[in-house]
Amino acid sequence: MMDKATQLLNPMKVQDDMEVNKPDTATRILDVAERLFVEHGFEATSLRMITQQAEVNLAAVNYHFGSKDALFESVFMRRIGPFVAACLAELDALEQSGQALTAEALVLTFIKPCLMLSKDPTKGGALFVRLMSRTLVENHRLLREALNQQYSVFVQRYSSAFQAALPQFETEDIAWRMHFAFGVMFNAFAGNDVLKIFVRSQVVSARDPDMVVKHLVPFVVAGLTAPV
Amino acid sequence: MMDKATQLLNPMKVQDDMEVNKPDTATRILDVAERLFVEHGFEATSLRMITQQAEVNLAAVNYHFGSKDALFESVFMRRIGPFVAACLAELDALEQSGQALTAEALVLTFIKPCLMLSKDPTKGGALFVRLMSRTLVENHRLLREALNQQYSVFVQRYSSAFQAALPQFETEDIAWRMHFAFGVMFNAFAGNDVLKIFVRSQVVSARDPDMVVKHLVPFVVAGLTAPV
DNA sequence: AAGCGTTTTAAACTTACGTTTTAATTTGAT
DNA sequence: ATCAAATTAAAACGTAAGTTTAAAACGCTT
Repeated sequence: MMDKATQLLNPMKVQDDMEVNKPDTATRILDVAERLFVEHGFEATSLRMITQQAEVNLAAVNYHFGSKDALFESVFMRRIGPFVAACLAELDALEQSGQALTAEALVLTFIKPCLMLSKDPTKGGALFVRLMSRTLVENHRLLREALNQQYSVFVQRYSSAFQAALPQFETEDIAWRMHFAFGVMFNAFAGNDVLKIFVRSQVVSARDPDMVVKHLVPFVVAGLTAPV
Repeated sequence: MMDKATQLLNPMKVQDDMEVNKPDTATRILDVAERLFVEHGFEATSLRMITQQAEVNLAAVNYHFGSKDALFESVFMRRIGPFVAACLAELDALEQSGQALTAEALVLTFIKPCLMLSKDPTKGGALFVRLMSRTLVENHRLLREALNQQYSVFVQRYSSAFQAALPQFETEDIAWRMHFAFGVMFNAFAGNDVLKIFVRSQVVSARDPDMVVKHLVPFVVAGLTAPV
């Protein structure tokens, strides 16, 4: 038995799908698990639910990924790397373009990758944003440590960029505003709406990513650049 | 056997605590369950964890509340009513004070009750804000329906108030801004920080409610009043 | 002190979970 | 075509979950 998880992190179709257009076992598991983890959460999603919907044997999860915990990690890691890379690429492009480093431009370097995820035709990307918001509150210890080591550069880069874009503010103020700004952006793309706790579907078009962006950008930019 | 859950929704100490300062069985269960549901989530919290820490018999949960689901509902309902009432009271006071109906004043009618919860010496209130943010993503169907019926007035009142305070914006714009504003406020008080997925404790003092408010209000007000 | 509804207790029950095992099957290189 | 490796499959394992039961203990009224 070999651990196929790492191999899957670099998604490449080595061989074409045999009969129908069915991805291989591990990919089917990842796709179904991603959706179910988002819908029901980690604990409430059983391996039997996953394997039944993925039309694979129950033991396939433990064979390909080792454990349910490791499966979750694989589900998450499959998306987080490309997403962070996309944000950093946007940051690089902005910094080297010679454009003015405004708060709005910085916000867009984050929003554009979010928008791409939200428009993922396979819907996997759209689920990932919601998965992140669930992961945030579910607080997986193992995952936290792995992400801290690999992707702390994400925060570092954005911190530096925002300090350059907003030189009139102190470091601590910028940290707070980034905290709020990324929070509201993530929640917006995840479709989280506190008000829908109290009343059904207040913002009906909140699932249209373009509408989200249209209203989100002015809100976040205003918050980021507000006078202290 | 009688269902004591409804009785507990109106918290009143019928008899004083007998020997030490120990609340009765149902209250001890509610307190412990509240904390564990926040820490680990609904599914990952077992009745045995709850009853052991509450120092009550395992069967006490089903006796007093009927089921684990009903216990969660009781945990939530114990706090949501007083919280909504506090917000509406602040709204009433503002509208009858003759002060100008500004976005900032409206934001404060929501923040002041949040602040009171966050400073609850028993810590139960602080937990409740986090419980709401978990509930938001965990999406309990039964709870959703119950809240929709009882507390839709919450959104209605704030919608009217914000439309009065921001007459220059269309109804849909205001809905979007409220969506973002309440989202960032809830997350702020719940201590949710997306950036801490990537790096440890970016905003270290994010757990001091006064500091949260200090930075949160300018951010939210700016977002709410930003030009379209 | 007796009686009675309420509460607590200990134990068992059923079910579902993640995981493991073992064998069968498929795959790919020689 | 063969054989070793990789994968799939079926079944069982041990555990822990929510719930139920029935008896014991308690608290209050009479």
